[in-house]
Amino acid sequence: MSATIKKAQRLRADIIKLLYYKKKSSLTDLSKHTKKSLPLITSTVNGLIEDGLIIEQGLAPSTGGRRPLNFLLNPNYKRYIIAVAMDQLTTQLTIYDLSNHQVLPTQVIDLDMTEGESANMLISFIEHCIKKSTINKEHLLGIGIGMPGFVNAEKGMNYSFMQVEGDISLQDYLSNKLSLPVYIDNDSSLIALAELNFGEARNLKDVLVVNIGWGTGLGMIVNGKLYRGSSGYAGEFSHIPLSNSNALCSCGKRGCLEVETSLLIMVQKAEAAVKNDEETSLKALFKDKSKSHVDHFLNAVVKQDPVAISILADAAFQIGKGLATLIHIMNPERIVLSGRGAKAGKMLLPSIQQAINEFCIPRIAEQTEIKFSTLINEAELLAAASLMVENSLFE
Amino acid sequence: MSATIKKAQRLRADIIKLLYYKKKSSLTDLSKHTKKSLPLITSTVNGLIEDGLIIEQGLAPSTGGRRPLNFLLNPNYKRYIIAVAMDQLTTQLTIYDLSNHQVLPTQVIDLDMTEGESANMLISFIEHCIKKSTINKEHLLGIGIGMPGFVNAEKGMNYSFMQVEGDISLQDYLSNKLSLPVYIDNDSSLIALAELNFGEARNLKDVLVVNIGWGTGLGMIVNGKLYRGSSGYAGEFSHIPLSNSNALCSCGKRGCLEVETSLLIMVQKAEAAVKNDEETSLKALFKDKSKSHVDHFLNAVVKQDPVAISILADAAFQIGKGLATLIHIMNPERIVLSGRGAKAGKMLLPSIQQAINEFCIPRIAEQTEIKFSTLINEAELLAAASLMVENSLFE
DNA sequence: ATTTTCTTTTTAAAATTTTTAAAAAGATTT
DNA sequence: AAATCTTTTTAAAAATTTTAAAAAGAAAAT
Repeated sequence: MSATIKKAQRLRADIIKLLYYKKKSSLTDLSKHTKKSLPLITSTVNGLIEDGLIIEQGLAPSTGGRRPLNFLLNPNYKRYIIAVAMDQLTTQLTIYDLSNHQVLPTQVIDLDMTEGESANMLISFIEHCIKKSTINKEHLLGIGIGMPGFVNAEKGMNYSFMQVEGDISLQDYLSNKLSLPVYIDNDSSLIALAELNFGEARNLKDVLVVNIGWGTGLGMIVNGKLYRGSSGYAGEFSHIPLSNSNALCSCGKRGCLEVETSLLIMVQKAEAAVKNDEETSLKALFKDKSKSHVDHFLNAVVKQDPVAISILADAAFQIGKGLATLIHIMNPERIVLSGRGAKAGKMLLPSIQQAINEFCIPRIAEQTEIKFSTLINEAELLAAASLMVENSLFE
Repeated sequence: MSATIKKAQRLRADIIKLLYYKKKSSLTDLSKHTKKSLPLITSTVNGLIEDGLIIEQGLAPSTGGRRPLNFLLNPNYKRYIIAVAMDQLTTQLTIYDLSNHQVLPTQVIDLDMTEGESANMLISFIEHCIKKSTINKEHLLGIGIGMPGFVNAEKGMNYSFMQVEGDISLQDYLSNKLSLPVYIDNDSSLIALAELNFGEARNLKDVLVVNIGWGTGLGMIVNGKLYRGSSGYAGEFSHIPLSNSNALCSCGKRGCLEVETSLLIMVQKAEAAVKNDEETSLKALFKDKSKSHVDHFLNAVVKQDPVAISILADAAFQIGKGLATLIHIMNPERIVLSGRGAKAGKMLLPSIQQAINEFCIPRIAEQTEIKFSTLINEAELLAAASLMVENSLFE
């Protein structure tokens, strides 16, 4: 008995998840996406309506025959998800409802992940935000967290940062202390999930999502699902041997893509250019300490500062060379450029395209479309929320 | 009604396929692998026994409880598969029974795939072999063919070789002319399938199979299935930008892996060495025209000829560098070195390993095991047969 | 403008499949 | 040698899918 109850519960959760992603659907839609029969969907949906989780709302526009009824999540069914997006130095947090509306504006703190107490600092930050939101804890489904490093999402471990004492995973540690379900994942994987669920990879099967930021991360959508590799390390794009430059990478090897393309390195190059007294608006911008050098650099790019553009173009070309390799190996239908660095948007494309043209067999390259993310800043937070939703049974 | 009949038929076929791959299985085994319930499997198996397709044979060794009954394909159920493995110049053909025993010894002809009449030449070769085998055509399940080039297995098209006139796929053309089901696939994909079904990738989920031969091909097993990419071109390993050498590749680009690593190039280097009067046993070997230069070269390697070894080591190092990239991207649990060039076996490993150590982050590299294929020569033929079996309904 | 035909969704009944539980068969332990 | 424990096999109950029919619109034809 209990196995079939669980099965029914999973179907209920699947339907809720579909409505979470698609806003509204007909019974036939739900049947197709859950791969369950219509009668079963019908009765399950009726059960969900009785329990007040979803409502029926109006008819969908006709596609030729009888107009289907639309179903959507009941706005009065109030459940919330805490979404956390971390990078080495800064942590963002917001709380979403099931319509992906922020019920708490994004909160930011400086939090050094390499520090020993970082896990506990995160815990008190989260607790502080929960208090601030005044949301009843009963109504919190849980917490989704994106973070850099070697993360094994299944085991809930981060092997690079935020070590916790004892023989317990970071995920379990946080979950125990906060008395809420917690799920963690690698930032690049999450950004790929965001594009898959809400962005430019939606409804596609084989997509590569490049996370341009401190490093150059990669999330791979294979057969419509995030591919993590046999031990969760797939997509280590930034340390493939590629560059002709001999510069030493932080990983200890030479020739890594990261050496040429990380935002950090670009800013360093910009700082060097300023020191070298090159003609650039960055000189003035860097004096304004109200914003970080990164922000100044990105602004300079948008304003077409020649030095900034040239630094960016070099990096973009290297990224393009890396993408040429990926295209040959993976033959994706689309590559989505996402992450903080993708803000520079259209500036990157010519150099990337040039590298792809130079290093790809045309027959293969023409199968792959390159797009920019439209989510950019919110991507990781959205996906952190969907990571939690994905793992919830809505009990 | 017809849909459920088809479903039942597919289950029958799935059971036969499992027995084809695993020789013998218990009902529980079959249930687990088909993901169907035991009662359903039991009744389907009984049906297959009644129809004479499978038999019950003895008890399996105990694992602690009641010993399960074993089922296997009825040796009197005689069905055969024609397996064809092509390369640019040579075509091999054999006929297998459902136990993978050759009922016709491997036949070989020279067949230039680039020639206009190559498809028709293949057809008459196959017809000739069928006649020679004296097998009743009713008992032939069909033909599986592996070939180089850009092959779209789903559409049955080869965009590189063996063009046929008219608006018809190569697969349909062959099938019509031969009045038998025909399935084609890329050689590297097939070799990966062979390793997955019969070789070193068995029961694993994420494996890369490198086909060392005229070029360096790649077949990818992702989530326990062959990954083909969005348009069937995934795994174009040999044209990724990698080499520092500036030599022009046949694809029109520079820096391709192929320029350093194909067997063809290696033999060319060996020929050059002989011309340069270097101290090598190849000089004498190349005079013996009974074998190809490729065979001589491989023999020289096995006999530890220093020039041959050095050529091979250079190539192996480049392959290793390419594998380092793949390991970072795919994080596979195993890499299998297969294909004709893998004959050189243990000779390759040190250079490959050295490159991987040099270019991989240790944490990632240690997740991946490198193995040599044990199938080597028969791999493509076996997989060509299994390609056909995979697509048969055994009606 | 009204009827007919064609689509598509929804409901209901029949057929199939899975679950669950019990029985049977063999191995291991007391 | 009996009792306990595992695992496979069989049988009955529950759940799910298939199939078919009905209902509801939209488009086409008279």
